Amino acid sequence: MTAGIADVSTCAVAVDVALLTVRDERLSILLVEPDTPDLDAAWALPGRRVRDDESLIDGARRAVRELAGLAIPHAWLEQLATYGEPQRDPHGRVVSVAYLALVPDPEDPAPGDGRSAAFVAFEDLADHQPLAYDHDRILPDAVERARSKLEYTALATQFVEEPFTLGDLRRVYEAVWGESLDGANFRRKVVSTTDFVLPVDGEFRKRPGGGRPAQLYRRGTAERLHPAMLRP
Amino acid sequence: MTAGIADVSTCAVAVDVALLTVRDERLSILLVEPDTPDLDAAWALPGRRVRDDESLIDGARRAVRELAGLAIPHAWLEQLATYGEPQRDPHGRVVSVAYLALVPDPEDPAPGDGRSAAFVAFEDLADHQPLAYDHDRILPDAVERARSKLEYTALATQFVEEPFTLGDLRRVYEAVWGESLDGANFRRKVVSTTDFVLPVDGEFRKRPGGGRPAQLYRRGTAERLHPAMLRP
DNA sequence: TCAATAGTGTCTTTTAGACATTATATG
DNA sequence: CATATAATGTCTAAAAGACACTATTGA
Repeated sequence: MTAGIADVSTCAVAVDVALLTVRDERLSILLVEPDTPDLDAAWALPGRRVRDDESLIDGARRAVRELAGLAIPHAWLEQLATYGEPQRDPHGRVVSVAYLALVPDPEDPAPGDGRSAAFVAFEDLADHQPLAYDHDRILPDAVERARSKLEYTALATQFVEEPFTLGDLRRVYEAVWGESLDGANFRRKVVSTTDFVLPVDGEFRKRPGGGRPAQLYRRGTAERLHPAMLRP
Repeated sequence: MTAGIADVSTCAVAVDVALLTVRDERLSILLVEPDTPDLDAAWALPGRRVRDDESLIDGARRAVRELAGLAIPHAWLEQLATYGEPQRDPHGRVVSVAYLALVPDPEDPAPGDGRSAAFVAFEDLADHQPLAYDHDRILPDAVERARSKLEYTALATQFVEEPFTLGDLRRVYEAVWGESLDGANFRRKVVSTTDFVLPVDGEFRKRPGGGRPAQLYRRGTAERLHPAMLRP
């Protein structure tokens, strides 16, 4: 690591963020419009070069803030993987550390920096492909990570605002997995998993079109789920 | 990603490898002696600066070969995480991409490059701590990744040479998890998990001290296990 | 013979899943 | 009233785990 002889270079280091949310019951991804005037330039994940004195995760937060006008100081943000093929960026070697962010639907990203940003449903992604650089490789990795982590961690609660109903939580699972779930069995599993969710005693939420009011819950303390919530 | 203005730097990019094996029924880690003449210098994971034209994973393989004299062209090697805190290396900013390698016990690493390398049992790690740089943070991440992946992937078979017995495979699980398992239930689960292992018809292996000869198996085609082999 | 390891059988408990039923709201 | 969603109950099947038992070797 402290070699520093011939053949070794310094690389540009960047962060790219795959920010996922559930909007209109569909898993959606934050994309930013390219800054080049080129007409058929590709959309991309928000990404920035990392600064001298900045940690990687701070760089990830800054990329989302500067490119999509979205402040995510408390959102879930975890490292996904690092993409460093020598030829992945045509302008020179750039090693990019990708992050996965999960947020409740922020209604609308307000673009800063003069570009536009938008949420695109995963199933409509083809309309914006191909993405810039190797972002078409990063995005499936991000979605698979999210799908997989919903099985054995409590991360699903990061997609909803507190307090939430078990119906809200079920719709998160359904959107991320792309599968419909039995409400009765889902409820039993969530409630019986220790510290997954905590009921807010005596508080309920009514729905616009009728239906029995639903008990409200907050996030529990569990990080890993025992037992796991396995995909159907 | 193609910003390149003020405040952004190029960093040194390195790879560090956490190479795990099961030796003497214990989970063990490959460490290399420091190259400094300093007496109480710390042991470290094998790591190298990444070369200009080299992919990250190729750099990882090279680090193991050059620092431990171990050629692992066919071993399991997957990216673990990237460690990039601004102050993690006292000599300047180094972003390190850590890899996880799983290999059958190679009996002995033959050190090249004039340094010595050794396998250290995870439970004896305290004898070699603290490790250099932030390697004391990387190593627990590597071990937890291995423990976790044994649950829902077929990675355990990467720790044994083919052909192997179900006893060999059970000892891998026991060493990595640090728990003893019921042989009867273990066998039933492995055999009933689709494509985890394939019996080599009519081939058996005897053990030195007696005991019924064991059926030999090869790796199956499954990558993910259905159902999973959950930790006790 | 005994000790050691491989492999089978059986029983209980836990979990998953299908699906009927009841509860409480809106229109 | 009908309709919608929440919550509970019940049954069946699959899986996990404890543990007794049989099989085949070396010493």
